[in-house]
Amino acid sequence: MSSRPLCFSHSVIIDVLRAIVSRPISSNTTTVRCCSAKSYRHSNSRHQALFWQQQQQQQQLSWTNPHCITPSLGRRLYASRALSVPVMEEEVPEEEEDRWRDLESLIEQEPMNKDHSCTLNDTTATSASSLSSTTSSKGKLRRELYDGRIIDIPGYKLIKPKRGPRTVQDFNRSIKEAVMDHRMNKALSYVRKMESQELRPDAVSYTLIINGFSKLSDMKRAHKWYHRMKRNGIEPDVYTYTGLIDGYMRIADVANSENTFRTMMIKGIRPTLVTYNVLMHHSVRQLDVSTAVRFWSRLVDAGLQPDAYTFAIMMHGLGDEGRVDQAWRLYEEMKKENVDVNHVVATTLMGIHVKHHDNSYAIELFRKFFNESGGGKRLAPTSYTRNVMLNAVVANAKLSTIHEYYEQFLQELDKDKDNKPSRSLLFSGASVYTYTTFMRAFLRRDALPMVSQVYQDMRVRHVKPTMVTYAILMLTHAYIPDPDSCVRILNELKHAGFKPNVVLYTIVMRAWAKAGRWDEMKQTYADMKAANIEPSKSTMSVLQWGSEHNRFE
DNA sequence: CTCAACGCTT
Repeated sequence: MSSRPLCFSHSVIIDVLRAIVSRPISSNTTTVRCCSAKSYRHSNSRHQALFWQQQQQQQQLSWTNPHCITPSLGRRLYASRALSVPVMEEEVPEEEEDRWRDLESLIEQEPMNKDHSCTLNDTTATSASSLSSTTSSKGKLRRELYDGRIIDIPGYKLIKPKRGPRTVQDFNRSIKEAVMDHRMNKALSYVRKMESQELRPDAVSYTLIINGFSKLSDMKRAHKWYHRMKRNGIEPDVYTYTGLIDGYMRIADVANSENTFRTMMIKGIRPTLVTYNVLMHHSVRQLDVSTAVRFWSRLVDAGLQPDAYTFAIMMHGLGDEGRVDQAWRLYEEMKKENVDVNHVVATTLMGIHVKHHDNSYAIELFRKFFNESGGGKRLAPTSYTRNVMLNAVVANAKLSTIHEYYEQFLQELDKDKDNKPSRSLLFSGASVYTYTTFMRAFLRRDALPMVSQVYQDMRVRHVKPTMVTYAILMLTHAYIPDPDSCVRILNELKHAGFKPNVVLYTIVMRAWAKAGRWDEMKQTYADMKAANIEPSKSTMSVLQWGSEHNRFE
């Protein structure tokens, strides 16, 4: 791989990408967004030329380094109104970290149990109590959520009375484990312990913490620990900066992304391929493919070679814009470049077809990449792959079939408990994604009690719900319609310190609208605006739908 | 191989 020619083939790819991006959408793929953007480009070509000229001048003024993030990115990201843009604030006092503990207590409360119209049946209740008794007796067996799976740790007692981490490496390993479980307080306690001992935390320790907060989009704390790191005389490295850039891009805070990038360059730290992949990833998620293409040429300019992730990110972006055939074209380019087709690329292709409801082809792709050894090597599916596959399988299935799959899933979990390796291609342990997929599948077939059932099963196994899980629960209540329960869940989330996004508010509004309670719907909308959350397209359609019905009554 | 990138919601 190292022997292949450098710049020539790369510049060919850039040309291909540029051609792909600027080419009109082929007739068999329909995406309103792309078409309108295209016509915009045509009708404004003179404006655009002027715009670019200004960009060039601005770039020379404010950016001295050729690898800087383009200034236009910020403006466009703000305009994309994908997310609200928080302002950087002062450092927060330590006590505020309680919100994670609050979440734990929220989970203990099992909020869906009490006044929920879809009641829990007896079998679950018994299995719930028996399982929680296993967990609470911390004697011989401990169940833990690890890497998205529930695992049993036998001989817990023998391992546990350890003296704790002794070296910096030990500590860092523990910190990493805690961060992976999203137990930030635990991770922080390790760092504080280190700081109070002679083992000073090193760059890895602080970076783990900073990246942990970045992943949770908690940039206030990420920034705070970045300061603490510097105050303690530890120099941030490229991992630290990449993590910060990732976090800022997650919350659409381009100004701070750019600042971080610039700081890194000033310190003479070169961005790596991962840094660019992160930027490209957020570009295709929140902006468009052509912005990502610009980063692609930046990374080539910097002498880096795109890898399978780079291609996968770009293919994903093309797929999202409805350019499925062009994603495949890029895939062909990638093979020509001898870049190894890995599981990420294969899964991305599957995901593209699932997204476009071409589920049978997605399943065929799974066979091709992950199940057939003929020709090339057989890839190993990850839990992500399995989830995409499950979504494809479940998409067109009858309700009874979904019940069967769910039973299978629960049986697999029991097998896991006995340490038998699971051979299922669809499930991978008790992942929140698997549960959520089933919840959505049951919701779509109006099997509301099953939505609740799956949620309970998930809780019983101590799998933490995500925002999406809550969104589906709220959707279920909106469907009934039981707007009060929607509001209750929303408030619980707020109380746990989470900031509900536009999707959650819109679901509550739908619930009010469906119940015919227009005033409350408008009030929810006002609350959302007050929380500085920009309405989305579907928010507006709910509003409009509500006002039309209101008028006719 | 003690640190970084991917999936689920209207």
